[in-house]
Amino acid sequence: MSGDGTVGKALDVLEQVAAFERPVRFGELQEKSPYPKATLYRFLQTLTNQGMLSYEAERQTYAMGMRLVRLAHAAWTTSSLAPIARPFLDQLSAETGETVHLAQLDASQVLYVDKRNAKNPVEMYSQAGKVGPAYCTGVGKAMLAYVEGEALERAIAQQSFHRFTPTTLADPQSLREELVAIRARGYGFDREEHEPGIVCIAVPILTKGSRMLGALSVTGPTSRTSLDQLEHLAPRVLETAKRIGEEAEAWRFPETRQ
Amino acid sequence: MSGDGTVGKALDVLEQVAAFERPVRFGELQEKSPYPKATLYRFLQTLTNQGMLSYEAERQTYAMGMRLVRLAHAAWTTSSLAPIARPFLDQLSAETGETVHLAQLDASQVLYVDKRNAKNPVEMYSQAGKVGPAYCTGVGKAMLAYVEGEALERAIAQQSFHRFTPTTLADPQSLREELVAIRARGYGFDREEHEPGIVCIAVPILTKGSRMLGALSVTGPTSRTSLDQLEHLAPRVLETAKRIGEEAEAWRFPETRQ
DNA sequence: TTTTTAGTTTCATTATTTGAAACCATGTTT
DNA sequence: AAACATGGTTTCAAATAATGAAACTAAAAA
Repeated sequence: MSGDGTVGKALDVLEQVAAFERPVRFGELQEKSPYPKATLYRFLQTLTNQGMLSYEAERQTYAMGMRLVRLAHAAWTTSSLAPIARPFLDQLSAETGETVHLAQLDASQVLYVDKRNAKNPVEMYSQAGKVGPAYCTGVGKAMLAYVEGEALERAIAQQSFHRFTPTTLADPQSLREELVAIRARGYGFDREEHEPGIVCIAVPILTKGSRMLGALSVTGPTSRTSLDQLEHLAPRVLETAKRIGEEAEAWRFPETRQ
Repeated sequence: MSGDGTVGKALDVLEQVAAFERPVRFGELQEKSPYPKATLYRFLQTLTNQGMLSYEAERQTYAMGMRLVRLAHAAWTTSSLAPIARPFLDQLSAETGETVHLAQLDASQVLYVDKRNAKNPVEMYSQAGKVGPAYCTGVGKAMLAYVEGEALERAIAQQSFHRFTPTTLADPQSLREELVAIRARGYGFDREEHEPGIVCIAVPILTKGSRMLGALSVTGPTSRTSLDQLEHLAPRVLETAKRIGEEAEAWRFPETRQ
């Protein structure tokens, strides 16, 4: 349950509709909602009136509304790295023959904003938009390595440390040590920590002032690649991340061009 | 100014940040805000805490946040026609050699969700996300033709009827008559009503039950095409709209597949 | 040192929200 | 036909959150 009063609650409801990934009826929402029926109903009315949700009277279903689609455009073009990074990811994926992920940090979780696989090119969004844990993914650890102080401790405190595989880092201290190592090397690995049989090399995307914007990874199955082989790609992946960071910084802070 | 209490106000503030299309400082927002300074400040704090905005401490700027980017994905994939329609637009643009627009109705305005020009292919989003008037655009009129009753009267009441060109429909009655004609023909035109020198043919995208999902247009400059030439495309554009409608309906309401 | 600027916090007052209970419309069962 | 069930919708006294002028804070400028 959120803080931030009424606005926080309304956003919870919006997110609950989004989580269904399909049009959803009032009763289905009510089953899973922590709010009383009248309260939930009123939030749905408010969000629909505001255009954030839409209501289809025939089937009595709620879905994402056009005002949200419009805000989505603004969010995607100004705060997601995906538009800027797209050509760089395509190139890296073509060169390596493996899957490339682009991610940003959403509170304490990983938000995958793009995924490219040159051998199996898919349309925009088909894999983007997924959320994953930070403590046991390459991109997650690469980003956490450049979060500092209280923000880092808050993020660590919110990790579940669920052990997905024998190699999952399952406690805060192991994670902190790993983040120090990543920072020292400049890149990190997913050593089958999240999914068995899946490994990757991951690097942070930083501004010139070393502020973390996101992370990039090259991922493959252990049947086809290994950590050693992926490590040989480190210079190339770091270079790609550097160029994305430069483009992002130039776009967002044009005054630094002077 | 919105209704819907505190949530409506918070969404106004979110939209105000989005409208800048770049990171923005508190003072810049305050200059244009109808809210008192403390009220605006608190909304920005709330939206930032909730992840809908992000705050960059070094430059003291607000921008779209990762939670909105994540909701953006949900909105885009479930409520925008763009993902489904993309291959159809590419094909239509390639065949006609002209620019194809895809739009949906956002309250009483047109939201362009995609734009394709086979001769000048641009990356995702570069032109999508724009908002335009409904009363004097092809797609706008094609959509309004399938809005009925009070919803139509509300939408008409919100049009500015500003006369952009000599051919702009500049009063409600002219618009209503045009909508009747569009519905009779099944398609409409922009006869240089919005921009001089720009014409188009536009068709609605409907479900099987004739519920309006959006609209599609083929647009060109009068230096290269004419309304007559565009009208020859009507069967092909109608077919494309029909297929998009079928795909959208199959996706959103899979139970109709049985 | 003083003044200005942009952002941030306070708290008495006002406005909005809350949510159990009741209501409504439609469909199902007896 | 009447009673019951279901899913959605509305009411309103009480509770809670929001409001916004004024004051405060920190940094920059004069």
